[in-house]
Parts: sequence; C-alpha cells; structure tokens
Amino acid sequence: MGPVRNIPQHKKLYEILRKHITGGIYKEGDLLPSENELCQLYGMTRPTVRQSLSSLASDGYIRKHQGKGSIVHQLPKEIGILSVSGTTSAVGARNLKTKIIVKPVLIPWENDFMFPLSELERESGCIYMERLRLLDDIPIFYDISYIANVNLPRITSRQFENRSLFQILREHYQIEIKGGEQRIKAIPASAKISSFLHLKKGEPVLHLERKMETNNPGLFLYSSIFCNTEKYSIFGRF
Amino acid sequence: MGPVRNIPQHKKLYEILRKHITGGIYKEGDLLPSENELCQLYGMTRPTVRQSLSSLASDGYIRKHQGKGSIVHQLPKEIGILSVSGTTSAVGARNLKTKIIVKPVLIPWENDFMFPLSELERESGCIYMERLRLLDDIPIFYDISYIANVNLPRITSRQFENRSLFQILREHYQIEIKGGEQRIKAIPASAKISSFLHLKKGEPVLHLERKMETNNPGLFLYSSIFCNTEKYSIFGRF
DNA sequence: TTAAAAAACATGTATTTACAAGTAAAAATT
DNA sequence: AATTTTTACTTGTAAATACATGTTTTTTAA
Repeated sequence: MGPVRNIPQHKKLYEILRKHITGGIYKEGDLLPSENELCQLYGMTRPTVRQSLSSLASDGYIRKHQGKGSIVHQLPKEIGILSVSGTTSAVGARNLKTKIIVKPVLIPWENDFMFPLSELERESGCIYMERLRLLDDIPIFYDISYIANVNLPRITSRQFENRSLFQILREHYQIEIKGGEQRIKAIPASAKISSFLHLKKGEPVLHLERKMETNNPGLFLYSSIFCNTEKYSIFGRF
Repeated sequence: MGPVRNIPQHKKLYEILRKHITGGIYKEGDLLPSENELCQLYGMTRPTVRQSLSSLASDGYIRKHQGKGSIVHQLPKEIGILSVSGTTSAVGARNLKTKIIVKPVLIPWENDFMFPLSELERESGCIYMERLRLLDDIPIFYDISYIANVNLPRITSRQFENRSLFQILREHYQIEIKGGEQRIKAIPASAKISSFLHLKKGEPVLHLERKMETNNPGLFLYSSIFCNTEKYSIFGRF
C-alpha cells in the first residue's frame, strides 16, 4: 500500500479546519462554510462532515447554531499542556522556553505517590524529570513529570530542551493523550519552589496534580505542576 | 405553546445511562451493554445509540475501546466544580450547603468588570449575589455571581438556599449552560475573604473567574469564586 | 498439550436517504 | 412603506446498510 496512512476522513477535515482556525484564515465570529458546502469542497458525505464539526465543537473551536451555521469561537493559545492568558493579549508558544532541571532518569516510584499505581507501573519503575518553563524569561511553571517505564526505549537519552514531552511521545512512540484528571490547589510556596519561581517563601502558588490517559491502555503520564500566577492566570474552557 | 418537549432519543438514552452510572448501577470498570444490545433494549438504531455513547465519552463518564466495548470511567469523588458538563450534572456534592451572604439584587455593572461586556449587558444592569458554600460545615467556596438582567422576571425574589442557581435557571427560565471559560489563580486571602473562609489573612486561596455561555445567545453567567483548598482540592477532567 | 487458525463479536468508518426545526432573506400582501 | 407570508437554506434527528478493524473466545491442527 506504500506510505499511505489510513487517517479517517473526518479526522482529516477536523485537522484542516482546525489549522484554518488557528492559522487565522477563519477568525472569531466568522461563519464556517455550511455542512453541504464542506461536503462538496472535500468530497465527503454529511454525516462525515458533521463528525468533524462535532469534534471541533466539543474541543471549543466552534459553536453550532441550528438554522445559522457553525461559528468560529475564540480559543486559547496553547502553551504545552496548559493554556495561559495574561495581561498581554496573545502569548505565542515561541516565547515559552523550557529549562531542564533534572534530566530524565529512571528511579523507583515514591511510596506515597499522589495517584494510586497499578502493579505493572510499580514494577516498571518511573522515568522522572524536572523542568522549568519561562515566559519572557519569567519562570511560570515548575513541572515534575513521571512516566511508567513501559515500552519507551531510549527515552532518557532524548533531547527535550525545545520540544514538548508530548511531541516526543507522539512522534517516536505514537502515544496520544486521550484525556485525564487533575486536582488543583492553592498552596504556600516552599523554599525550593519559591526559589525556582522567583517568589518569596509562603507566597501563594497554584499546584496541579495531573494524571493523563493515553491511547496505550495502562500507560499514564503524571505531573505535578507549580505555577506562578502572580502575573498570568491559568486559562481553561469547558 | 404546549409544554410538550420533544426530547431526542439520543439525549434520553444519554440521561438514562448517565443516571445508571452516577447511581451506581454500573460501577467503575464495568462494561456497558454493547451498542447492538442497547439498540435492542431501547429500540433505537446504532447511529442513535452511538451518539449517546459519544456524548457520555466526551463528558468523561465512559471510555470506548474498539473491539472491547464501553467501559465506565471513574467519576470525580471530590468537589467537581470544574467539571460542568453539557446537560445536568454540574456540582456533584451531596453535603454541600449554601448560605446566602447577599441576596440577589439589581445593581449597575462594575466599571472594571473581570470580563468584557456587551452594550446590551451594560444597559440591562446586573443581578448580583454572594453565597458561601459549606462542606460538612466548613466554608469552602465564597461565590460572587453576576447575571445580566435580560428576560429573567422575578429572579431577585426567588429562594436560592437549597437549590443551585443553575437549577433555578433551568427550571424557571429554560436556561442551560453550554460551556464557558475560566481563569484560575492562587492569591493571598484578603481580610474579607479570610474571614468568610476561616483562614488567616495572606494564606493561599484559589481564585476562579468564570464566564459561562447559555443556550440563550447573548446571555452569560459570570462568577468569581474563592476556594479554601486547604483540605479539599478542586477536581477536574479533560 | 500447545500453538496457530478461525469464528464471533465489539467498536470504527462511511454512504444514502428522509424528514424536522430553526433562521434569514425574498416575495407577497396590506 | 410597513407588515406578513413564503421560500430557501441552515443544522438536528434518525433509520438502514455495508464494510473495516480491533479483541476475545472457540475451534482446529500440529
């Protein structure tokens, strides 16, 4: 069959429209072509087109209105895992730099880990890394990542500096994030956290504990993230 | 206009299965009946059943696995204020009591409101209220709500004590929350906040600023929520 | 007994068809 | 000219059909 990848049509159209929206071809408030027009344009039938639009809607890129059409919705500029919206209007992903504090190493899991672990995960050990993320040279995230060491050869020797962890997992291991859960707290900065995030000890810090599911059943990504929200907020949609 | 509402089949099945899951008939890890079985059970065709399952999956109630089936997913056990899903389940807390601090009153909008407002919203004025929410008699949320005064007769005179604002809006005004956006910060407790939440001044507090969209285009709900996350975390899915 | 092959069954993708219901523009009427 | 009605176009709902692909169980063969 050659190098032809079998990506479903509805996924292709989803990606096309998503790029058109994020790329600015369609702007906020714009009306997307009607479902029937999209059918003609891309040679698909309406249920297929509707599946793409349905995904775009549930991901927050568009809103659908019966009788009117699909309207492009304002969307957050994504930065890595989180979305940040601050006083400055549009924060591009280019301004976010990543600094490795602890390179990926294989260690045993902590006994009192923040999420319950399966037998398999415990046995496999834990790939551990610490990163600092800076926006305009201001430290925003102090990020501790944990991954179970299952079927991820040579991951500890890869370069993480300018690529997100998720990008590497997707490109080299075909791992996609399917969803997850998180706990959010406001805590006082410890000595360690405050020095990393350029805060005074005891100042409020946002703490996220996340568990992410992947397309590989049994493989989860965990992270503990400390955010300096003095200047920027965490932004989210639902 | 008769009160008869034609609720679509896929939405009915969604509600049935959702209640079965939240009610404990299906527990975490359980396999739902297969799509074909559901077709027979409820007299629908597979596309209709699949639409229900697709909604349940995107709302985090189930996970679908090709070849296996639909598996019931762990539900948030903690306070799920972040997980407002399309139809009903907003804040799933049984022991959560509400205490009104400021009864609903009609006031002009603040000049430096946290979200940009439309002309219509500004002209209409603002229904303002403050509430305190307690979990096991511990104050957890200090909640300030803002609604534009458009087509909501007698709302300032309604009883809010034991019913959620969302419930009243749904039952009396047919208003449903379709989605929204939020900003999250960790801030030091002010004198006022700290006294409401039983904290010391300066202690970390979680601050959420939310804008919620409704099925009524142009009508938004806004809220500013201060959370005591000393003992509980905010829980969310994505 | 073990391992490979086949079958049965699950969800995924896609087409075709039909009608319902909401919205907006055009046409007809007053 | 202003209002009402009609029409055209939009998305929403739903059925029937077909085949693809992944998973599990059963059967068959070594």
